[in-house]
Amino acid sequence: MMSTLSRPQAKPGNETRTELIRVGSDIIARRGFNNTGINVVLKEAGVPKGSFYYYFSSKEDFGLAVIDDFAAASDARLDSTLGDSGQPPLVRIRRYLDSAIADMAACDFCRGCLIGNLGQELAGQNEAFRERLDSIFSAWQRRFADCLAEARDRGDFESPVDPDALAQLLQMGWQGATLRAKVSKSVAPMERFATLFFETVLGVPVPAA
Amino acid sequence: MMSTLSRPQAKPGNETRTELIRVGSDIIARRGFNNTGINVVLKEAGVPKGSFYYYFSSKEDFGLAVIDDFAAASDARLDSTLGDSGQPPLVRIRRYLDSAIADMAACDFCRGCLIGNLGQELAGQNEAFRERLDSIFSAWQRRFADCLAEARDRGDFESPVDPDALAQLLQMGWQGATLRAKVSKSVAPMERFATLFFETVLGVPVPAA
DNA sequence: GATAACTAGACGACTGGTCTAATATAAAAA
DNA sequence: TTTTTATATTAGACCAGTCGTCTAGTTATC
Repeated sequence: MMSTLSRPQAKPGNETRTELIRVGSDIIARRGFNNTGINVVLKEAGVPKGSFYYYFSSKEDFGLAVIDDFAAASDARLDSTLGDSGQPPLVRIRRYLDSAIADMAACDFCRGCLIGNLGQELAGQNEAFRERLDSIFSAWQRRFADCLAEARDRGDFESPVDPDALAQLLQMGWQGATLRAKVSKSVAPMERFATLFFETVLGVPVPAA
Repeated sequence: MMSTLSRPQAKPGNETRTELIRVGSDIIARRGFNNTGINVVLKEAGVPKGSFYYYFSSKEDFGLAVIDDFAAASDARLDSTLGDSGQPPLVRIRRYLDSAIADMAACDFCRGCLIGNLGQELAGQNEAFRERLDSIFSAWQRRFADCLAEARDRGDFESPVDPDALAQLLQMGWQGATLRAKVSKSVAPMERFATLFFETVLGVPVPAA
């Protein structure tokens, strides 16, 4: 870690921008967008103000970049969980949920889902944010729908409900479960939701992890 | 509406405090707690700064008062919907969900549930807020659980899942549904969740309203 | 050496929350 | 009825922090 007494040498451009986004993502996930000042991010990242405005045209531009970066990272995570064709689809979903539960516990209930958090905070006020968040939610829903369709087609569960609706139910319930987890400081709501989704909604035992 | 050119006569104390809470509740529901300054509330309520600090020891104190007031109003609403013993329990739940859908459309998708919003924004950062919000969520869950237990006892639906778990599933899903509704600017997610809850989770047709 | 990329951080306007002296009103006492 | 005291309420100063802009300066590249 660089000493605050000696200013770190300038990093390669891509690295500085990436670092701002990484640090910003972490702080915004915990404190929210409107309660996160640029200076806090700059201080934590060790980057001067002039650099910030060199890479981002405004705080809003920065926020959108944070969202895009998070979505890309989530896609990667979904690739390695829902996209793991070596596992049965319902096992993949189970593993995805388990890793989110582990993350919630690991951060001591102070983050949750950045997209959900920002959706709640900003969707009613900023059209650019709203549209970006909406498209991410829709993309996530499609991935879960594809996975659920595959499970149904394999005969892993039976349901008259189309997979897209089931995927949306899973997503909405999961967002609510992470909210209750944060507010109660317990992963119990997430665990309970996962169990209910498999057993009650899909009518199957919870898959082994 | 009072002219801004002439300062309004001082209102009785209780009335001033109530007005601050009413105005604050509305603005905080739309903009969030951290993006709502005291001055915006004072301006809208026509109340001077010194009065604010006479009634509230701090902005945080004010926020807690807003939450308590909202919870009390919600209890009243739950009394008149879930508590309407003249209607079958599942019809009551249906009506509660319908009124929330109507509210979301009426506010043009800019509010949602204040408790959910503040839970997402503040629960990870402020212990006083978190505890208050947690107790409200738990109380709401119990009311839905009681209603679902009554429905089950009447034979309105059959499920091996205990009503408390069903109530939590309903609540978490509903919070997620309102989030998706805000982000997509459509009540479709809320309608879809309601349908899925009755048909897939409870295994009954959606009750007539 | 010229140019492009990046940085340092001052600056200005504005907003934030808090606080306290001052004022207005109500109640009690003379 | 007047005066005094207590309570209720207000005015706005204060200080810290915000965001965004700007430009001189530094570093890296060609």
